[in-house]
Amino acid sequence: MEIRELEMIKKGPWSSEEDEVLLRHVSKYGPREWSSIRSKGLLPRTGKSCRLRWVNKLRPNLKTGCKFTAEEERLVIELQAQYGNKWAKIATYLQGRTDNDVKNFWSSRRKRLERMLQKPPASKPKKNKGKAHLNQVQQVEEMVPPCSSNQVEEILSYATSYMGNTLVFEMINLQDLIKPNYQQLENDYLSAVEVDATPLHTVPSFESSSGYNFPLLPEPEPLLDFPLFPECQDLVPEPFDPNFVYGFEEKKCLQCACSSSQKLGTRLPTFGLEGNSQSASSNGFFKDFPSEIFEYFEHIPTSSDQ
DNA sequence: AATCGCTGCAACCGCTTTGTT
DNA sequence: GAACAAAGCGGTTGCAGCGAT
Repeated sequence: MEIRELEMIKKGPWSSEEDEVLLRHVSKYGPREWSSIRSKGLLPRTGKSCRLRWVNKLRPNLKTGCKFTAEEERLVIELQAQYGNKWAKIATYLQGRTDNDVKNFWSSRRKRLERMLQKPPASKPKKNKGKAHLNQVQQVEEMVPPCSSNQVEEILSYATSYMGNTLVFEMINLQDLIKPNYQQLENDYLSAVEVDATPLHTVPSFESSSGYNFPLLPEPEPLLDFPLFPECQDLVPEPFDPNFVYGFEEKKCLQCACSSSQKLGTRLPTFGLEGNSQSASSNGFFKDFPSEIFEYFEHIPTSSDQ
């Protein structure tokens, strides 16, 4: 008998007829009693499967089939930094998005980063041999030394704690756009926050287990000291543009008169100099990262290059 | 035209939490 | 308070679509 019941359970894609049955059940009883759908013989699906279908596809006001906006992306990044992989919680901040949506978005970004940091296997034939027009990412892949998965994990963890998820993922997005001029960006940032120039070489460093030499940094400032309210989503910095650093400037919240920097920590590095106005190192904002990350982008000329 | 690799997405699985008896 | 069922959650997998080769 139990075997027969198991055999009757259907898996796989849902048909429109099944969706109709499920919708009828929900309109009659509400989004609950999922198990009764099978026990009543309405559908050969588990209650679990029914609930998932409803939550992810049939629920009203879902944003199905439309990509995450820049604001949504930034919000996910900030909230993930605060809550970790609590996708259901994060999804509550994004109208029309499910935990599955958020989870899929995050894992795709993560994969993209891993791909950027890992060289293709040696056995893989060179696709672009003899082609003069390698795109920028392919050119970079040629230059970047191979990383182990541990190293990828380490770099990702380090980079996000160093400068925040927002900036790391912003940079990942850049590979699809134009190479930014980081010297210009850095100058823009410095002028925006009136930073004192303190040589980064004064920052102590450590060698990681996988051989990277990371600057030793203070504990990152906490993100989001209190819950971010959906009505404050407009405070999220603008989508990337060459002057993106201005996205970190303070904005006033119309709802509660607090500032955006209070609501959304940007975790720009301060090198432990936060007590000294808004100091950060002009020389070191980018250059002391593991070079594997930054070789995807335009090299920043330094005084030693000249 | 065929193949390959990447991407996004839907759905499943196993574990945990919550509610009920 | 224990036992059980239902619901919820996060990780993972499989697949279709698409662009590049």
